[in-house]
Amino acid sequence: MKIKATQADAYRLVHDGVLALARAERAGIRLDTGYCDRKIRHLSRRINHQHKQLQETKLYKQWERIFRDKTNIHSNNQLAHMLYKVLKLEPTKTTDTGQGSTDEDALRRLGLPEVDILLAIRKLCKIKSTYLTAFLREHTAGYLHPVYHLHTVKTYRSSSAEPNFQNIPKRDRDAMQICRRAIIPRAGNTLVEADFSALEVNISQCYHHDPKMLEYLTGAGDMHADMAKQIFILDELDKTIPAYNTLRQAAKNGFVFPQFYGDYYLNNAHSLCDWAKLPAGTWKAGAGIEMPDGKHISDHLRNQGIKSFDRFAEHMNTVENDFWNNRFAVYNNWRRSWVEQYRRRGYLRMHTGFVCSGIMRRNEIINYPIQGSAFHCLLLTFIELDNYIQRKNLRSKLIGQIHDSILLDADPDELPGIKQRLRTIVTKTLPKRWPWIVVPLEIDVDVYGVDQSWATPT
DNA sequence: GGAACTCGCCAC
DNA sequence: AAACGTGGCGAGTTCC
Repeated sequence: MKIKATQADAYRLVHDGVLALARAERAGIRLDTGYCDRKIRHLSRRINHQHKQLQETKLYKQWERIFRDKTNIHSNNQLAHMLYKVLKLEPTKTTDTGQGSTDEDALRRLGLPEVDILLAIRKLCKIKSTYLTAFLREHTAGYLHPVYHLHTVKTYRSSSAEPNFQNIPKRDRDAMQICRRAIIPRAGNTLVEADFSALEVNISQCYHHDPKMLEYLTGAGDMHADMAKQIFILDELDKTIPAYNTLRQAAKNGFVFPQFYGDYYLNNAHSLCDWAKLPAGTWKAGAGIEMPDGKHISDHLRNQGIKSFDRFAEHMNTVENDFWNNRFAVYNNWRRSWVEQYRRRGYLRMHTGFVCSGIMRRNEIINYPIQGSAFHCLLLTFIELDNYIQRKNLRSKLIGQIHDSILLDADPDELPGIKQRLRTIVTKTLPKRWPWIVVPLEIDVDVYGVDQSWATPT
């Protein structure tokens, strides 16, 4: 295989990918329809109960006086009218079309007690309509057959539909439990999820070759902990400090990942302050979230000379400059030259041979090759594992794929072989086929247990 | 009565 | 100079 993948190579990957994905679509995902029925009835009762609570509130009674028999608590138009016209509250943010926003964040900022009930209803309705009801509508004889497309996404990732199997709740524990409980393995089998660790960051390395990032990716140092230290101005941050995890997560989700997607320091400063519950103006002593040691976050930052949002934003500006000009200078140079190259040629070519053309913004130019190539690693792994299952005539089935992870409905006896094969694909087959892979890729395998649903913690 | 739009929200 | 990347889908609403 040539070092540089061509568009013909890209075509072959799509061709083989479509065939492997079609087998997964045909196999299908087993659905516990009895559970879905029961849970939908249960959710309806809970929604009803919350609805009655809402009807007792002042806001609702006013709402009903205005909209009469048209009153609909699911109408955000009506809600916006009530909040921003009738009650004359100041919208904390607007939608794309300039209307006052009624999303969760905007509502919470208003601090009305009724809002909690409304948001609880929204959450339950989301679970009921988008997931459980859709599962019952889409299944055939107890099996879901979500469709995977390889031709719809600008970055040459995949998309999924009917139902979309790539956005089932995971982070919210309640929603996750309720929705994933509906997905079960075939009798005597176990669900298995194999996911690449930090795939997109690893693939970014294959483009920019930054030496400092390579250190982090190969186990020397913890990037998120280092950034937490810098953002919160700590001399030390190790696992013995009670706030270690919470500060590290804040740095990861409030700075590092947004920066990789092209965000900038002012947004980071806002989102970190939201997270820390620090106000927009000057910070008093004892403000913001309480840390595990009982101290408030404002006290620590004030001791470091940061006594207001504006000062914090300035600080984040210096953190950002250091991040791109010192820590990841090579990565930054790649971004600059990659954008320059696109602007000269009018297109970009991924390591996997896929070509993107048309008018793109800076952040898109930088993100597309990374997002696309990362998915192509997953797709090639999926194809290779499918070949193995076909060749060995296994009972285990590939049943789904979520950008950087693979879902199987597996015979427990076949698990050791599957795990072994996956390891070989990721450490041998991929780097051999694609010599541009310059970092060791890792795939984690989670086993959910025989006859256990997808909600079972592993 | 359906197509197309807006908004909100779920995933990576 | 610019300022968070990619999707699908439900409910409400508007347009034709």
